[in-house]
Amino acid sequence: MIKIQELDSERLDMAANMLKAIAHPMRIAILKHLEGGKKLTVTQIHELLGIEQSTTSHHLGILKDKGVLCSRREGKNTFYYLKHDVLSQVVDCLERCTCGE
Amino acid sequence: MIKIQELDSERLDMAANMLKAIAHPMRIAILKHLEGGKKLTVTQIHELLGIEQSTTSHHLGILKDKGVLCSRREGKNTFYYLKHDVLSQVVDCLERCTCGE
DNA sequence: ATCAAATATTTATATATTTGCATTTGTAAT
DNA sequence: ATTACAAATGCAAATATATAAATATTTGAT
Repeated sequence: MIKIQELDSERLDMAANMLKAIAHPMRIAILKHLEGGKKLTVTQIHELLGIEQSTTSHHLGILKDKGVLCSRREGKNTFYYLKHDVLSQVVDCLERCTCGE
Repeated sequence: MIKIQELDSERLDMAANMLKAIAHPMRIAILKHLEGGKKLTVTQIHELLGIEQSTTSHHLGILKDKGVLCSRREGKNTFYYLKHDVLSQVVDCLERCTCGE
């Protein structure tokens, strides 16, 4: 039998934070656009999703802060991309689970 | 005729809700206890995790409502178990991603 | 029908999240 | 230095979530 004490609670929090970062329709949509190692700028994402620039930046900030995305500045643009490409599989897996209700 | 965009956003919401349900340290801990098709009662979980009965029931209700868990009543007890066992892999995957920061 | 055990719900409070607007910061070109 | 564009930040209102205490419901046993 496994006891809660044996589950690293710091690890649990980290996983929960990562999941919480992903668990938002707009942010899932962002991840789907970044699948396969694609790199997009804030403006590109804000236009693709049709949401405010500041809102887009905020969402990207959350994803970056929780270790889901990385970013690299190139001139005036900041490109965002997946830190671990496996994470897009998480989303795919979830969508498969939401299929046969 | 249903518009594709509506379907997409409905699907996105469903996936987000499922993830949001999972994205909580206590609820991740619950999932880890249910890995491998195990079935546990509310009381067992509330004792394993050391949280209030009503809080436990509330968390289980969220997980069930969002399609993560199923439940079956047997006498006075209600057993909860994973609806899709793959979901515990999501958690494992995430924890692997939180490893090599 | 009454009682006790197991769950679920209600309620209230505290806390966190989402969003858009306005503003600010960073970068490159003129 | 000024302008222009890209991105990030501060703020505030609306909304959502977490928790626990108290209460209610369901079920089985007597």
